[in-house]
Amino acid sequence: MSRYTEAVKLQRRLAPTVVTRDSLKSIRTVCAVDVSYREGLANAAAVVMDAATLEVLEHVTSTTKVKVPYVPGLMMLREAGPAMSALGLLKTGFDVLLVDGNGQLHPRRFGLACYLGVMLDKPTVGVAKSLLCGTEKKDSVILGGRTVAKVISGREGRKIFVSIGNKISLGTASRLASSLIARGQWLPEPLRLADMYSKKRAPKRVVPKNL
DNA sequence: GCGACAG
DNA sequence: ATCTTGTCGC
Repeated sequence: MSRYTEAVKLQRRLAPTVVTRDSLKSIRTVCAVDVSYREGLANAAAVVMDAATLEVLEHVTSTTKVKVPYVPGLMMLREAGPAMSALGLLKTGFDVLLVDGNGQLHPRRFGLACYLGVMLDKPTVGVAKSLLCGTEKKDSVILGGRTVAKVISGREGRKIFVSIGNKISLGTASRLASSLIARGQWLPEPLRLADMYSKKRAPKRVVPKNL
């Protein structure tokens, strides 16, 4: 049995274990992870920020060898390892994790954000920059007759698709993602910074939304 | 069978 | 995701 078939079975088995209710008392700190690739290496970055002030509390990076090719629907196989190794380097705790990829907005309702959320047993939110599957209806994405994601539109037709990863409701996830988008930005600040750090770029300061 | 397909 | 400089435009 191929590694892919096993992964699909794992997704089908774990999908029903995702908690879609809010199970957090307050959201003070938010973490984000992203992985970029170069020369056969996976560079992962994790950033922890204060959800209210967008102050960076800690950021780390880790480099590992790429072990699996990218296959739509099975991105977890390629990115979970690198992401976990970066998260393991953090000394600072966090209330919610934002993931660059989908949660329940997935063919089997179990994307990378769900996988990380179930493994860590923590609240996670999936944020994708393009639509993997499903149909857009107003500001929602319908899949199998269910609303699995919220669409947040920015300037120039740019959109992000927010879905549940684990231990959070879609409404809370969507509102959180919105509140973390700084003025003039497309992505929630934690993810924007994680993306830059993973590419070893120097992130420039930005103007918080409430100013 | 054909096309679509997170990063 | 990555390969890649300058360039058009708000």
